[in-house]
Amino acid sequence: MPDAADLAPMNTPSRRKFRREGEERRRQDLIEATLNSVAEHGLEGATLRTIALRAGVTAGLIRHYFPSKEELLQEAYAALMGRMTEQAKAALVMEDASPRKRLAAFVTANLNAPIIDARVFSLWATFIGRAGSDPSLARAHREGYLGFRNEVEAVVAEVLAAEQREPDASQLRHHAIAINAIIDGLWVEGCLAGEMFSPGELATIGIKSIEAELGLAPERGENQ
Amino acid sequence: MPDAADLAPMNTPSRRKFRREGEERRRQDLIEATLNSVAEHGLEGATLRTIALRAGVTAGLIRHYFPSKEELLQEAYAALMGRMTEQAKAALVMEDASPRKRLAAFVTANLNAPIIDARVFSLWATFIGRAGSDPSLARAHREGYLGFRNEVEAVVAEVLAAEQREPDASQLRHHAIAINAIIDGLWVEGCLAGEMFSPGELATIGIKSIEAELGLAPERGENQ
DNA sequence: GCGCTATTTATACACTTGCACAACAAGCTC
DNA sequence: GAGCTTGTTGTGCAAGTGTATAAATAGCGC
Repeated sequence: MPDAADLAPMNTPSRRKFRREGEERRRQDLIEATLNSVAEHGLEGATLRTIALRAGVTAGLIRHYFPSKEELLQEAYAALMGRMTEQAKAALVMEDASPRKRLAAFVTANLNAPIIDARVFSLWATFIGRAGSDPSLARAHREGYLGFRNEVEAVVAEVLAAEQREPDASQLRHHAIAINAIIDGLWVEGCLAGEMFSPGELATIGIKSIEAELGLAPERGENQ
Repeated sequence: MPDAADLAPMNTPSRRKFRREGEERRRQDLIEATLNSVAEHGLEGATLRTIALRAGVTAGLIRHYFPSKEELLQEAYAALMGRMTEQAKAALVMEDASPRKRLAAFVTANLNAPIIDARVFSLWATFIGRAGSDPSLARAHREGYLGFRNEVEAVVAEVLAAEQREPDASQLRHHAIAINAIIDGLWVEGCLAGEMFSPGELATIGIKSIEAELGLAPERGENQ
């Protein structure tokens, strides 16, 4: 449908006003608009025009910052993964706490907002669904996954060391895989049906389950 | 590009030969072609023409069986979910075995082919990614998930009863949630990076982890 | 204020998409 | 084999797609 300019046959140049933003800002905005579009309507609904509309610009501008739509999508996915892993690891930097407390904090952080989030899950699922046919996506995922699992393995080693236990490499790996699965599985459940769980319930379940996996005696008295 | 008919200016009627298949067969073929298309190129790549080509028919025929593309996709998703839950539950019907063996068989079945499968995972992720914005998809998922979890909870109750333990409803629910997460998490890991694990390794990890979760003493002598 | 440049808009284009519909023929009944 | 039903094809169409490119203008250095 033509816009109102057609109805004013006068001398309307009527070109859209615009502002020049910084390059980094524009790229960021476009990536954010892309992620929002994908989260809401899937990859199919993320058209250049939709994305541009969300970012408050016209479609043509996208090509000025990204050589093709494919590049924009890849950068958006990279940004998403970066944010996810960054948040996930952030809970591990409590230098002073005991290994066990750090592990618990890690689990708690990963099983509450903002990591438990329907929008982020939708994005993850949408992109990861193409990992089977897109090798670059598959590699990006595997790197992120291994990095995550290595973090887990490191903390687990610390926790067990503090308990005077000396697992071999194979046992350590198995623990890390299992704990990673527990966190991932609870994350999926929480994202897909968050209202089925009371606040903090998933974290409680996760911590207990992981303690059982590691053969740790339950902590007493701490919090309820 | 026009087809070869243009190059033969004779009397070529040259209409494509076809066979009339049964209705159920055609619907099944179209659904299968849809799932294959989605698995390979995502929802965006699943166009009517692509699907028809895969099914060996022309695009127009699809409308004869499905009122719209949306309906076809919904039926395809329903078929996928049905197959998945059916396979997952199939391992539970060993009437005679002990509860613990049934649980182990259930876990083993869910962490090996054909349930661990990159194509199925790709499909699951692609569809579930839209659960956030499509309420009918979300409901379909939740029903499947709860059904699965209830199955788990029932077996867990049997296992614990056989050990003379009497968990209350809350403990039972927590166990079911955790075990479900373990299976789901390992399933995701296996589908996305199956070659990182030796055959049967995921099942071994899952069984051990679940036994730890339930506080069961490890079985001895059975298999390694 | 005055250019200049690069950001931004707007338009064009070739192509694809889902859907509609008319023409056709496969396979049944007689 | 004739006739009919309907499954199937082929074509058309309006809307939307990504990309290319020309035209405009915002905001900088001067």
